[in-house]
Amino acid sequence: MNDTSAWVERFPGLSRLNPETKAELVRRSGIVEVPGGTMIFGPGKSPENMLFLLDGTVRVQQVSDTGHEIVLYRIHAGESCVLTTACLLAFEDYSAEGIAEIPVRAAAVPRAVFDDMVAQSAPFRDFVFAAFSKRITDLFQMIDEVAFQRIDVRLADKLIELAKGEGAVATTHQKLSVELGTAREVISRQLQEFQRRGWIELARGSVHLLKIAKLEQLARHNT
Amino acid sequence: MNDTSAWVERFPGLSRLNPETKAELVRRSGIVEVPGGTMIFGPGKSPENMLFLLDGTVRVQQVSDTGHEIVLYRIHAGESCVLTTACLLAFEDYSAEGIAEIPVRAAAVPRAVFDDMVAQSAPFRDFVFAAFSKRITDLFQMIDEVAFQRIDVRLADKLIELAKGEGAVATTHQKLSVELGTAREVISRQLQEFQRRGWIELARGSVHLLKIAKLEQLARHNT
DNA sequence: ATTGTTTTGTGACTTTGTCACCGTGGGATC
DNA sequence: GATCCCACGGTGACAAAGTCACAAAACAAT
Repeated sequence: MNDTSAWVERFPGLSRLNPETKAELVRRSGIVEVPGGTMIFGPGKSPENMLFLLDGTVRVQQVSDTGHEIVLYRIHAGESCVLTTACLLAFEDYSAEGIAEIPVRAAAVPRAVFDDMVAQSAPFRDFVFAAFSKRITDLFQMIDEVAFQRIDVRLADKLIELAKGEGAVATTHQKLSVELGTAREVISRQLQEFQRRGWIELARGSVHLLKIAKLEQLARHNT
Repeated sequence: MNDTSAWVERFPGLSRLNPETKAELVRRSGIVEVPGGTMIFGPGKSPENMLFLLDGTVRVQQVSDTGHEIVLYRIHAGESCVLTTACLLAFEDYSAEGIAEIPVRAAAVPRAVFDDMVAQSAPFRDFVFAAFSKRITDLFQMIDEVAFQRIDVRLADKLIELAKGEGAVATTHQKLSVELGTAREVISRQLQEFQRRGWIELARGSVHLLKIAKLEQLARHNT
């Protein structure tokens, strides 16, 4: 994908912009590429631009003062990073960090351009507020899960999500524990239980899903 | 407070609006009053207006499909309800409900007016995005606490917060458990432990704080 | 082969959540 | 005033989850 001039078309919410607005947005923004593993923003590292992801994913996670970590959400291609927006516009410090999980390509919209766009374009406003809205309701959902959902249900759900249709997930128990904000031992034991039931096959650094239907049944039961 | 025409001045972020904008905002919005206990919004009950709270507080909480409840945050006088904003602008359904804890008076800004304001006024935009930003970072903080903070620390913190400088909190164990998203029994046991240490005095429907310093020490220790 | 690191396994223990009950204190009602 | 109701709080037994300390594999580099 190198038609960078038409990146706007890849965002459903932005395709409704009128042509002049699109042109201005493309003209006044740049394309950035960052290698996988890069920290895009974090405590004390504010981004200068609002990002619209074209390729790759950004993992947003928080490091607690207790040393614990938890993954808050991911930004996928076709989505914008509202947290950077929030930071850009409100000068609010945040404790979360955004990490490129794989090489990321994104359109970078400077603060001033973003401000102009919000002022002049109703569809752009809708896009931005929809993103905020989605983020907030997703966080509500996450709080609910962290507070009330059983760990086996959450783990089954996360395995299916991370597998993305593939039959396996390449990750460590440690990383899975960060996904759910729990301890590695808890994950190890739950995975052993799943394996004992024949639902998964464990190997060092990977989890093979054998009975996805069973996992889904567990995951959706209390969802 | 009945100077409703000047309600804008009571919002620090809005005082920077230019006079014409303020006038338009006041002219095109109304004042609503709702009695304590009213559900202002909730699943299947979208608000028609964006609210700017003048008096009272709104408690936003979520009811899980498991039957559990948890208080997400409160909106105080001088704050706006971004969730209603989000809902207004993005048509996103949400599972949270907003309840007037005490009689609430608020300025109601219709969707169209809100949209115009965002378009024409940079300070208004800043206000709105600052509110979103604050809400999101607060939710990050809350996820961290729910996931990693010990219940005794969270309870001590919540007691101090709810006491608001007074020496007592008029609430039940049940309500406290909803504040923290835990079980009533857990709260009862923790309160008993605090009482055993002489930090609080329990009575039916109220908690008297005797050693606030001790509670603060516990609450801030891992904060 | 040796060494060092990462990943996973394990047992003992604490904390938190769940369940099923019971007592009690205060209205409300007769 | 006696009775009923019911929100409120207490309790014990148990299950689930988190913590801690340490050990055993698996892998990588030399």
